[in-house]
Amino acid sequence: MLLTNTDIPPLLRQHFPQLTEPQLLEEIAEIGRILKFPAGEVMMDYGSYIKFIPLLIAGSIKVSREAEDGSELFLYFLTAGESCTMSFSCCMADKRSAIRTTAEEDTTILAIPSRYLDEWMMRYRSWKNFVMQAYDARLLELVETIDQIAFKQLDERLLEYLEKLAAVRDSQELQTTHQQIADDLHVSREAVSRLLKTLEKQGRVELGRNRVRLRG
DNA sequence: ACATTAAGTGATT
DNA sequence: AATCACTTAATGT
Repeated sequence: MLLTNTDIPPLLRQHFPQLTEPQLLEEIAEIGRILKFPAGEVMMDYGSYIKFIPLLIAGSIKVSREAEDGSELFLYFLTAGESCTMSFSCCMADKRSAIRTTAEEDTTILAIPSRYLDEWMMRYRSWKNFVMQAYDARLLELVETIDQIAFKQLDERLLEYLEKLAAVRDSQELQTTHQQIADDLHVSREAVSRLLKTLEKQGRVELGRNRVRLRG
């Protein structure tokens, strides 16, 4: 699918209906650049500066935190109609990214140069609301993730992770490895293998090489 | 057929 | 639940 700037207004109406001012939509269409990332590509890495805000048009993004030893911890997914809250703060404060974002699927974004963020906050009410609402949603999700890590057993974490993955990929059949899951949850591969095995015995998943199928 | 990578498992801490 | 040490299974060359 080839996209030009004339395609932007309908995409905005479709995925970002909360942005209402015609003038704002015009500006976004004029300024925004459409960028595509193939599945698996690291879009923003830990420590890098961010010069634009992404509006997610298609696909999904995995947001994760990285430890000093290079290991990762999955935080949350972003899907179409969302934006990256971290990029807001980074752009505003001109700070380095505290997270890594990876294209979970082939992903299309509308990139807005960061200098417009502040200006639009003052000029467009719907933009301000969008930003605030994005912060609200992300903060809630982060707290839930912290809850999981702090208070929940690994089996529950694993199931919720698999369900989220199934949701963003829109498929009950997940193409992934035990190692990948273990990295995301920051636990050992053996622990994941053993838990998946017991889930399989309970009839909650079906397993195969590079494959986990969720069942109702 | 062989090498490589993914997954399963018991033992130990 | 992590780590180790190994086995078994699937897949690529």
